[in-house]
Amino acid sequence: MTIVEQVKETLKQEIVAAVERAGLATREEMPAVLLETPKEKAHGDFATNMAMQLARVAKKNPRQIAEELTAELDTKKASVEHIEIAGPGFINFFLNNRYLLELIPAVLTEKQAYGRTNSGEGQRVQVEFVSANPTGDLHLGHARGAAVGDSLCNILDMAGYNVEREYYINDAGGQIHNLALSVEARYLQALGQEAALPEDGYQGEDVKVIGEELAAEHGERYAGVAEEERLAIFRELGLKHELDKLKEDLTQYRVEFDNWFSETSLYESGKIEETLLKLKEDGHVYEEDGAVWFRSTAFGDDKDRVLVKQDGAYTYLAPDIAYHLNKFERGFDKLVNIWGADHHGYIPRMQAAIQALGFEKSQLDVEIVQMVSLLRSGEKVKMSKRTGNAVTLRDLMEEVGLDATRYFFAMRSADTHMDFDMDLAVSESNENPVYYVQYAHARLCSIFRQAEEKGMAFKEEASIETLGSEKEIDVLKKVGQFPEIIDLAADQYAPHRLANYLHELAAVFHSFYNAERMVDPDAPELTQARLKLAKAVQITLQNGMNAIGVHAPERM
RNA sequence: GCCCUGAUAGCUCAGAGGAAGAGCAACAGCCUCCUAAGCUGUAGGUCGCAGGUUCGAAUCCUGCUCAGGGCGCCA
Repeated sequence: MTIVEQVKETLKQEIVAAVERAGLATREEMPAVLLETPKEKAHGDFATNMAMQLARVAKKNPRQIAEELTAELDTKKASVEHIEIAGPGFINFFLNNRYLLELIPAVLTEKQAYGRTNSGEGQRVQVEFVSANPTGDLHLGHARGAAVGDSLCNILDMAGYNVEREYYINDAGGQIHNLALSVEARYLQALGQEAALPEDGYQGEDVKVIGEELAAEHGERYAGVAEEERLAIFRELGLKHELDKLKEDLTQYRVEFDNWFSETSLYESGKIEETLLKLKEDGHVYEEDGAVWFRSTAFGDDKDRVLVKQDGAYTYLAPDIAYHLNKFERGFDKLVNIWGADHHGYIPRMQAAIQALGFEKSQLDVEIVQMVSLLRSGEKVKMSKRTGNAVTLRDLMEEVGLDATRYFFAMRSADTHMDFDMDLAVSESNENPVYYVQYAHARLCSIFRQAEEKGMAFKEEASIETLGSEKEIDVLKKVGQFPEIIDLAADQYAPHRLANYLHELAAVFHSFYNAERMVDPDAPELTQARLKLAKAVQITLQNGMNAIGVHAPERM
């Protein structure tokens, strides 16, 4: 527990004790104590709505309750300096904030571990994200999903969960057959032969490149092979190329997976049969019109779903159910799927499926990442994957750069439609929010360099007793919120909470920097103390930026 | 027709029962001094509309309007 949490906990306990002493409520009637950090400084360091919550129980008006409550409060124990009753009955606490100084040695000791909590209690969570079909380049939407998923995994990890990242490779369905046909056509074209792409083939540049590479590498070797065998070969080669490219792009994007899970492996291992049999034995499937159906309506879906088509082939759902059974069998306490908005209609049937398999609905969380449209020169750019003119992840990384791209996706709530403003993301000016946070870090690095040049290099053992100005306390308060923010972001699956926090942390630091001289040869003791404070800010910024995949530059 | 998101300052968006917020843009200031990609201040609001629940609603419920997405024996 951090010092901030300890202080809050003590204050909460004192509030409860005061309510009891004042006879306002019994222990049974006691509402949960909500202690929040007010947005307005004038509202104190902490505030509680306790008096309002007690209005019904105590049958008095909230301001009256607040008076009686605060009269009984042991202010010494809770290091409260003074109390104000405000508005409809808020109790605002103004504390002696010197306890915040204790944060500095704590942060300096914990270093990369500052911000880590134990909220997750080591629970095993598997997060499946991106999982784009290996049939083309990752586009804008995947880039968002990858950024959100990776940031979320980092945050869950910091919050004490045991996280595993997984990519589900859809390497079994019709789209892969289509890929094989498309590769074949491009290969033959590269050899100068007449060959047309299939009607719904992949027109992307990447498939064309694969065909050309194969032609260059193998010449006409595959041209004479029998159709079936040839397609099998192109299927494998095409898949390998696509997967290699996906992995390379994602790695460059700072997104690493622990596991790449092949859909085909579910066919080969007999897992799908096994799963269907289990569902059948438990009475969740039936046959009709020559197809096998899953009675998903029994678990809240709005219609039943086909598992085995009339032609005997599985639908996408059948292996996907087997996949989720497999996930649970690997011992995860919780599964998180991050899906694009175009898959949201799929949620009820998947939730139905895991319940049919005997699991709780709450063991699977599906997070939807909403659509992204691209804005260039203030206008929406029309994109189509089929015609291959979509903006790819690779384009973004090259044109915008990694830090700006990752930050832009991290700073927006994932469940809102997003316009990716290309001009803003590219601009190297104060209009671009990513630089605000990065600049704070670069500035910190610069301060340490300056101090060294002036013979006042940072000393870990320096005293911090001279600290205590208003700006310094503001900075420390913000630094102290970091673990709470990690917990909040983990709990809500909301990486943007962290991005927003980093912006706030940068803001209080910039303000402090402008108000007071950090490195002052005339005040060596204060300089040392401030360098220690600066170090705590630097560590917090680094840990936070690291979690959202943005680099912390030493100079700008 | 049904389902999912969204609608909050001029723009882009946070906030999800408790005291309307940030960035950008606008306006007025701050570099003989540690990086001005910074800081300080001013202005800017029927929280889409209408009801309801509550001591209290931007937040919860119902209906509606608008925008985007989804409703395959595709994946």
